[in-house]
Amino acid sequence: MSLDSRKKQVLDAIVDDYVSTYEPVGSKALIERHNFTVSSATLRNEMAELEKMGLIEKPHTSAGRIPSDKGYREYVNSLMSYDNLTREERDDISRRIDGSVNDITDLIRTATDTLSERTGFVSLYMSPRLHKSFLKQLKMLMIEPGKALVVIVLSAGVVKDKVVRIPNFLTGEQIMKISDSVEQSLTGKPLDEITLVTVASSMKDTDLPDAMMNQIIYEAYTAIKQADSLNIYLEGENKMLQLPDFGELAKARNLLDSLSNDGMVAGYVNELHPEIEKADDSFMIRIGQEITLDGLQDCSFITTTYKIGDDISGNIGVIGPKRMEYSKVISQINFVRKKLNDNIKKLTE
Amino acid sequence: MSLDSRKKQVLDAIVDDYVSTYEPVGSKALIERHNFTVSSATLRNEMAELEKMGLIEKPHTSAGRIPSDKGYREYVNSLMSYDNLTREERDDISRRIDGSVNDITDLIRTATDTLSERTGFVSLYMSPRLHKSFLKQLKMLMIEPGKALVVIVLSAGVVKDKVVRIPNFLTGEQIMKISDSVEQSLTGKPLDEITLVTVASSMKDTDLPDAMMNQIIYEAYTAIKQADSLNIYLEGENKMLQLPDFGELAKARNLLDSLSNDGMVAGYVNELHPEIEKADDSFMIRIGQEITLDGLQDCSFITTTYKIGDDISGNIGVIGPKRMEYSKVISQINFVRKKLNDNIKKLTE
DNA sequence: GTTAGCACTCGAATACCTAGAGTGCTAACA
DNA sequence: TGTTAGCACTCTAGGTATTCGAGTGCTAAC
Repeated sequence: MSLDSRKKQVLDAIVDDYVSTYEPVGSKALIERHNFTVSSATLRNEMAELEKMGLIEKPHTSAGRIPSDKGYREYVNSLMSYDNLTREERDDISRRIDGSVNDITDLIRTATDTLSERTGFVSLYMSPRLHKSFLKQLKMLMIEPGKALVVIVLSAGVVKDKVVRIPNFLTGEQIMKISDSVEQSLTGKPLDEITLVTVASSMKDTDLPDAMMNQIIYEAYTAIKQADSLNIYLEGENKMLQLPDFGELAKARNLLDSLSNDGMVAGYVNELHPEIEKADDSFMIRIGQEITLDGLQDCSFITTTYKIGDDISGNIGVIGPKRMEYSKVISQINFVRKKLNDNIKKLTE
Repeated sequence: MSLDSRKKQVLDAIVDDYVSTYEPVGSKALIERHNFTVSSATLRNEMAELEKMGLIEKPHTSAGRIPSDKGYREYVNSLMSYDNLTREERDDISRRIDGSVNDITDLIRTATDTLSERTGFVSLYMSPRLHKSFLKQLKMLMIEPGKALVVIVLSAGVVKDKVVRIPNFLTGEQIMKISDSVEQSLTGKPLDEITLVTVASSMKDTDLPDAMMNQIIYEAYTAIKQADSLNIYLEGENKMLQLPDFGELAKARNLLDSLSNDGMVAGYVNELHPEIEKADDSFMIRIGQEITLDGLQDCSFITTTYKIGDDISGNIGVIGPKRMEYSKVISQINFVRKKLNDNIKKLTE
């Protein structure tokens, strides 16, 4: 499918108009708002052909046209021109993100919140995939008989902890000994090379009975593995209710229901970025029916990756109505990502 | 205001009918569904008087009556009979809550989720007020130059941690020394007796320059104080969209907007339980206009307290439409609270 | 104090109409 | 061959009129 230059212009104009007005675009309105040198009748002919190609469609016989999913796709792929952010936009984003200086999770969350605020849509981040990060520290602290806290520090600067159950009569000293021994032999190992076996062998010097060791090994192992669990964070769901696109209660319900299933959304975003280890700066864009996640067919997903060092990355992006200003949203995500990466670098080196 | 027995019956019947049908209740419908021994004309007279008293009202001239906020209040205060939960309900709640055995926060969250699932409304918990709990352990772990992790274990079995900044050239050994010294002198102190001064004096034996100490003191102090911060958790906002009460988009928006302001809701719930330290098992109920929190005047708040030991407690409850089955909801909260308290006891002793 | 009867009210539902925006098609034109 | 003016046609949104029925308050009789 290749469009001649005038068809491109027409499609471009229809998308622009429809995005800004949420009204089906007619041939007359098109003439008025854009400086076409042809008559409305000619445009009608062009529009009829664009419709035949499946790029635009009519809500009903005597209405103007709206872009189809395929139309948006064409627009995004080859028509859209990239916005440069204004000075103010850049400053605002910088101010927000640079102001978040605590830890890396805070930073990523702030970046995500910023995205939602600035776009008015839902924003999301996926926690960094940590299986390539390596263990920097592991401490077990006795909390009370039968309970210990495992604290794990990863190379990415991420700190995780988990309360685990331990045999009741273990003393604080014994725990410390085990802790030291595990730490010593696992430090420097990437998470994905840590298995039940490596954990077990890290404890082989301790002089405790096997049954007891098994419990500790298992708990330590799950504490470590949990550090690599995939989390998603969504922000700004309610903002979507302000959009006319979700002005019918049924649609609004549907949207919120779908978004409330964090796990499903996380799984989908994960699928979109299959080789996230080798992530470059590209964007994944999914529009309307392209989204294989029930109930979000009025939306578009735009996601990309942020990086912690060379091996570790996670995703950040926006879920908005498919009727959105793609170039603007993409530019904003892009700049937010840049600021995020910069700040992560500052924080971890 | 005291109602004669028949007026009570009528009000009771109106509330019951309206709650179950969401239709204004007319005199005829009342006769049909309840076995009154008088005619509809008599009921009309009674209803006119109830209206004069402000207990019921008409949406418009020729409609049936619906309870006013004052009517619900009267109903809750003196008419309502308490439901006993069915065997199944009790079993379901027990199963869910007993199944959550990890840590105390998990447990409280599970209880809250259960409430939302079972009522179909929004449920909430407020984190336990910890200022009466005392410090059991405090450890500072060096993560990397300039950064340490402060881990705090409280008497309530709560573990908190925070990454803090420390002077760059402090060694792990120095940190451990400071940590030991702080722990030794603060252990056993209730949180609300720990101040900048007590923290500072706990470190007086260390031989570091003052400027450096100030930073550590401050960081340690904020880490400790942060353990006592008031958090709220809300669950099930979307479920409210299923209710006819919020069937208009404007109302739905309004509701979700109001609920999304966690801080405001937390502040309000906190106000409702002013002397939470001396909490008994009573319920706080706020209906419609009684709620001094913008945008939630179509709702009712029902909250109560859970306990961790004798001195520490938090809140748990439900936000639903004011048109709800109060007795059922209260019974459920009550049973959930009981199970929650039981499990907390098991977990902390 | 209770009740039957009745005129009255008002919202919800339905049908009907109109205005207007937009279309596709045809025939003329460059 | 591509472009355009003209026109009949379509369909929605919005407004008006009408009807239906549930419910009310009031009166007068029991």
